[in-house]
Amino acid sequence: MNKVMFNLKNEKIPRATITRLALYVQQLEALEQKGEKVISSEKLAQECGVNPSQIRKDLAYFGEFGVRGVGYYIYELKEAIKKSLGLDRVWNVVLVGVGNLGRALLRHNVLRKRGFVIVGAFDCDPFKIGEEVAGLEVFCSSTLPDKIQELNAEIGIITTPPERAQRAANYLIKGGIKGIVNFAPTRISAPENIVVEYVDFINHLFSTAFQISLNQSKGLYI
Amino acid sequence: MNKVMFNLKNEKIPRATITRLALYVQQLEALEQKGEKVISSEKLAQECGVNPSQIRKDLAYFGEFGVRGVGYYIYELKEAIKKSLGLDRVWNVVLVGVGNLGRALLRHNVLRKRGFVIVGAFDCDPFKIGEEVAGLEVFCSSTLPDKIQELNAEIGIITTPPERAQRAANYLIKGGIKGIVNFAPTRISAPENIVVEYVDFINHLFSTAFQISLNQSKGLYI
DNA sequence: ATGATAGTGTGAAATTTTTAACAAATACTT
DNA sequence: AAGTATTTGTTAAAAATTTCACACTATCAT
Ligand SMILES: NC(=O)c1ccc[n+]([C@@H]2O[C@H](COP(=O)([O-])OP(=O)(O)OC[C@H]3O[C@@H](n4cnc5c(N)ncnc54)[C@H](O)[C@@H]3O)[C@@H](O)[C@H]2O)c1
Ligand SMILES: NC(=O)c1ccc[n+]([C@@H]2O[C@H](COP(=O)([O-])OP(=O)(O)OC[C@H]3O[C@@H](n4cnc5c(N)ncnc54)[C@H](O)[C@@H]3O)[C@@H](O)[C@H]2O)c1
Repeated sequence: MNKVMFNLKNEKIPRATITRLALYVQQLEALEQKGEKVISSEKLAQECGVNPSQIRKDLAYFGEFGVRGVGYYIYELKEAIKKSLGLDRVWNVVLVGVGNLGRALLRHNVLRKRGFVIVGAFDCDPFKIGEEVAGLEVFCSSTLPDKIQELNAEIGIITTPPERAQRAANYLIKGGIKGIVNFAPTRISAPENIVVEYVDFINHLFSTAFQISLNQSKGLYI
Repeated sequence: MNKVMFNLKNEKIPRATITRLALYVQQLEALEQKGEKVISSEKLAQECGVNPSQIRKDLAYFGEFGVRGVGYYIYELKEAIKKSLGLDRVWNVVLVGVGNLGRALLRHNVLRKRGFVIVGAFDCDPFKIGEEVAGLEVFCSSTLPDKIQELNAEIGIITTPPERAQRAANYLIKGGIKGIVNFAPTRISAPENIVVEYVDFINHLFSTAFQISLNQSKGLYI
């Protein structure tokens, strides 16, 4: 289910580590904004709700970023993590499916702040083609293969209905995309060398409902 | 980081199992729509991109739903999973923060199809209060405590900016909410007996970028 | 300097999660 | 009715991940 990832020493890196690194970056940024300069794994762990050793272990995959007896310099750690993940540059992204979710993402400037710039928006609905959303003209999705090259995009986000996700993926693949983030609740097939990630929030609602049911059966709410 | 969950036999249930169960439900529904009646763990595993034993193990936490030598009856398995997770009923949900993402979720009827009905939308922006989105009037978020009771809501979705997430959470908690799904990229504090789930897609983009970088360093795209 | 305190990096231990293997149960065939 | 095919549920083994524990380094106070 999960892709296997390696660092430069060719150690396998748990998928969970990547997820946590993203969390650390966010927390580090928040700390930076508060004017903090240094933080210990203990404190950062508290902020993130994880175990301190976990943080040190996660970081150890990529190098030594801390100072013993002191902690981590916040700015430097944040940059080090980003560099380790290949986020020390801009990634051009195209988005396919300018519906409710697609629009939300297009207007979401946190992506840009993180180095992901949406450079093209595509849809197949003639009513949507030509429209302008968040400063981008919506193009016909059949032009994707050419546009991907032209825009120099490496990542494609799919926000079409599930039954159209494979078609959208095919266009992206044809255009030479390197990675796909699929928000439609369906699996897609792609050549081995193309990275495919699935985003699905429904499981968080499932999980919440389940845990509430458990709490309820324990009489936690009476 | 992850909540510990138990089944009725008081076995600990991996968080990953819950995520996969959500995936199975989705695939089973897709199969049902194709008119299929029965499926083996082998086939379902293929569809979901997981190991067949994994599926059988995941299901074993909750009971015996298959028939040896035959497989699983699709409709029955789907219902059994949903029942196991407490999804055999409707969950009333309120949403706080009617911005880009909040609107997308309000208009997203897949939630309703899965038994999560958004019964109230709240914002603090006077320009948004009174507006109608997806058939719901937007209310002032300070009225949340009362409205939660009135609407009989058990789950709250937070889609405010991160710096407002705690405030939104406080309103929800005051109203006696049982679970919170937080889309804002920040941790929130809540009493022990309130379930809190964090949704964060940025990690999927991080992960995609990282994997592409790795592939690139392996010369996979030349 | 010296000692006390704080806090990283890491190998080993503990725990969790996944995968494999197979006995038990069903259906189908002759 | 016996034999063969399948395919589950479950136990055991393997693999992966998390946590612990502590040597080692830096800083600060005296
Ligand atoms: N809205 C949400 O909050 C939300 C949440 C989670 C997941 N999702 C998933 O995201 C996807 C989009 O959801 P939505 O609510 O935005 O749906 P939507 O119907 O509002 O938008 C889908 C868009 O995709 C376009 N489209 C369809 N086929 C296409 C194709 N082949 N090429 C290009 N564009 C195409 C449609 O014209 C439409 O504009 C769905 O798969 C949904 O399940 C949505
Ligand atoms: N837009 C996306 O695609 C996207 C994706 C991932 C995560 N997020 C996260 O989701 C959250 C919302 O994103 P958005 O793009 O919709 O932002 P947005 O600014 O469009 O919407 C935020 C809404 O919250 C309201 N709000 C602010 N404080 C509030 C309070 N105390 N009570 C009630 N309402 C309040 C605002 O009035 C506004 O309507 C952010 O935290 C963002 O990081 C958004």
